[in-house]
Amino acid sequence: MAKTNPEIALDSFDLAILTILQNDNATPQRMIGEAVNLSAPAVQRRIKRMEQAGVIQANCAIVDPAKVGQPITIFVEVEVISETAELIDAAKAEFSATPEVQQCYYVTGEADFILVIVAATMADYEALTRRLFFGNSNVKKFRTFFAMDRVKVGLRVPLGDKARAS
Amino acid sequence: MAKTNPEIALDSFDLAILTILQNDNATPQRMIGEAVNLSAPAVQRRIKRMEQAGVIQANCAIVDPAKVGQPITIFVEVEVISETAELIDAAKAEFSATPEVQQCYYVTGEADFILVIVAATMADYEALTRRLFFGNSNVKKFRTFFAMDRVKVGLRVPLGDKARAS
DNA sequence: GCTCCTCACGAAACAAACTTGCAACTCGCG
DNA sequence: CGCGAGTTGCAAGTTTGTTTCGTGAGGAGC
Repeated sequence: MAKTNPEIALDSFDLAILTILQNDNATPQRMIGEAVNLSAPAVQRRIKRMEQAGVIQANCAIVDPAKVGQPITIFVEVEVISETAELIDAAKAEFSATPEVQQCYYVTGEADFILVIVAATMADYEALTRRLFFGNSNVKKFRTFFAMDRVKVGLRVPLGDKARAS
Repeated sequence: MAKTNPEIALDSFDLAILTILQNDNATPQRMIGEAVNLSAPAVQRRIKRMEQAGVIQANCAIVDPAKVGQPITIFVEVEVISETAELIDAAKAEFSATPEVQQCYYVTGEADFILVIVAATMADYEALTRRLFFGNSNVKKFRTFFAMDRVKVGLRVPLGDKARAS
């Protein structure tokens, strides 16, 4: 796993570039350069620098789950019985290794984990619960929320309006 | 807004391509072609077709929130008082228009909305709650979960192992 | 059984984008 | 005031994406 490099300073050019790339990373560097008033090579060097520093974690295509036969999105709050480091790490590892688990967060509050799961059918989800939750003796309880509407989905990070044009 | 076109059929080539693009959409088409045993133009045509059909919703860079000064990720379960269509739509619109709200789902169960929020500081989050929740007379209650660890984050859709090599 | 039509593929030519080397510039510091 | 680190823009070279064209594999109809 590519370890994330030391912190780097980001100026308003970088933030403006990131804002564009978060929308569409297929934007030509020349166009980005025009938008932020920089030459294409300068844009390219900044992008590479941010990728190496881990500011840009990945470049990926966003697929509509419903269009590929996975129309069900589910939230699950998981509460565990014993919160030792070993058991928590084991749970993290298992959730991470499960492809249907799109997102997994270890949280404070009334639950310990929050999962976002995509599934093709209710039967698939039920089978998954049997494996992940009923099959795990450390899971005390879990609560399920079915998504009726994916109102807003994304991983866009708000960067303020530090964009610069001059 | 680009309306999503009629359904299209996806074969195992398409799924294999999607699997690659979900990992890294900067992969050259030639390399994708080698991986799935297709020529580069064929790959390119399939990608364009899936983009037009809405199977590929976006191509974007994933930014590490912590590296850009937004180290706090928060889950919020929101419960509303009145669930009329107008009020629900209004809530959806407001959440969608808020940049700090990374994700918003309208769900069944003990909550009505689940939000994923990124914030720079606790004070920022508190200000946001005042605006979004206390400032909205239709919000009955909301529960907050702070993420201690973003164990797994992504929007990758499991496509099974329909990938083909021959 | 034959033909026509449609569709997707691959090879090659073409256009566009990315990448690198180099000289000049700015800024901070001794 | 001069030096060094860092960044920029320009231009050339390379890789990649895109288009065009011809070919071959199914299906429908005669």
